[in-house]
Amino acid sequence: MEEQLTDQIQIRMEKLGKLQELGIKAYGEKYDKSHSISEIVKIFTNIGEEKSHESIKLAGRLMALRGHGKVIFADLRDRDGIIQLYLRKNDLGEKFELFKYLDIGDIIGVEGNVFKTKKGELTLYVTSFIPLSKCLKPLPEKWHGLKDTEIRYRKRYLDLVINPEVRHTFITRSKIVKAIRELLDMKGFCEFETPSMNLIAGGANARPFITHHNALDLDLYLRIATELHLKRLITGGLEKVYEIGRLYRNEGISTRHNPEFTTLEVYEAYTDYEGMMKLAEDIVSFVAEKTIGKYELVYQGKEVNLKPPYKRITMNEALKKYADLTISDLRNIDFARNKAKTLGIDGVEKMNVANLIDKIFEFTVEPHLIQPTFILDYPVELSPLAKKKDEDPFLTYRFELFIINFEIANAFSEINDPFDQRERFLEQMKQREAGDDEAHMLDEDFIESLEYGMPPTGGMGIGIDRISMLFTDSTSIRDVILFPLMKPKD
RNA sequence: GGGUCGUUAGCUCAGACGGCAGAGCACCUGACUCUUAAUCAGGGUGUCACAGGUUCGAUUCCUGUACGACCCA
Repeated sequence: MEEQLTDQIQIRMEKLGKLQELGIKAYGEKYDKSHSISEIVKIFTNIGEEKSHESIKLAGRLMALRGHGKVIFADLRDRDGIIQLYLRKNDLGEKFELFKYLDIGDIIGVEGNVFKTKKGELTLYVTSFIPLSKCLKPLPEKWHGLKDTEIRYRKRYLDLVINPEVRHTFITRSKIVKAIRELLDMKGFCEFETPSMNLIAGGANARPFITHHNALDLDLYLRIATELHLKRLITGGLEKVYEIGRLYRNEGISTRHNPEFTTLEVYEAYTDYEGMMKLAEDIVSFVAEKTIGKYELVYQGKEVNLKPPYKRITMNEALKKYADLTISDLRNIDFARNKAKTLGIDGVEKMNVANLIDKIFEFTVEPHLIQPTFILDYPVELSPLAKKKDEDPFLTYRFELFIINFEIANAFSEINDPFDQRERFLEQMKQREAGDDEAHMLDEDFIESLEYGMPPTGGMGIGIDRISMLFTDSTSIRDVILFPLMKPKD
């Protein structure tokens, strides 16, 4: 151990040595538990002060010690439960003395019988115990927990050991992902994996990370979306595909942005954005059932009901309703810039019409979108991969789903016309040349795939981190990412 | 990138006109056979984030740096 030993570590090291002197392995081997603690709690809720006949074997981490001379009470915790241990010198004899070489934080295995104390606390009456792993450093405090955000993120294992709500958050996130897979698999979708390292970073407006392949002496981009590859799978005839995968975007870090994050992207042949709206409702409500077991969700004190169907309103109607503006008004760039300026939006001089509409929408409409709401028909300039509307070629068959101001899903009827797609890419390239380094890159190989014929397709992306924040009442994306990116300390 | 705030014991936090650093938990010693934030009697364990400056003297005041949080872009 390189760092200097504090007195507490020193003492724990000495106890470790003592155990070893006595021929006891401080770092043990496998331990066959008979139950998990939550199972014991369930099985023995109605037990009285009489001990169970059945002998129980549990393993976990010692979280508290209450010594009483010839009796010790302790708390043992495993993944989903905590139980009190009761040890008596009378019953354990010499082994009782061994317990003084254990510390809070040690991992131990215990065997004994279950009973309830006079105060009614479910307790394991320990007949034997064995150290399984030594905790050499003192754990953070039991009562106030670990609050220092920096240590929580850098040493997430400690955060997980100490703060129960953190364990709950990440288990919920795991359940969300599991529920999404379960639903999509039930509906006949297949999950596939597409490349993370590419010659072109396509499918989104974002700056990519660049990496280098040594043997090929080739610079590659880390993916910023899975879209263009998944659509190639649709062309390939796989019809119902999805990927839950990590994306990488080289942008700032904030409470809503981490450089790597996770999305679901799902594509279904022979449907359109209407079909995707139904699928979005199915996914969100199914996730609600599987994680919180109900449709009512509270996020930061705001209540929403996730029971479908969800409200639908076009972007144009929404702008009219909340800002008394129309998209055609805003297509006049001078008008849009002025409007943006009066709203307090910075940097309007550098923005094009698409960015201005996007920003103005964000400022005027988004704050009102509390209950689940589909915003439909985004302007073509904002949606270079979405099919144009037949009745208005300046709009697309695209929607976003908002819940409590969070953009949860983004979906559209996919362009399957290679001529249209090429034009859209060319338009994006113009914006790149005009200095927008987040505009889409032209992907010839993808256009070629469309030239072989992609069926009409509906596609959707859902931010796994965002939806996890919503379901765990988290205000920062770092609270739903186990190991968020941090600057090195030195 | 800009602004505000923070960094003091293992953890959670106080604190000072600029004059030997102070609580709870944790830890150590002792007592204690149904406790549960156990209790009782003792014990303070520290590079006050880092580097400069002002000063007889700086952990405290000033400047800068690092890291973090929040807000803005």
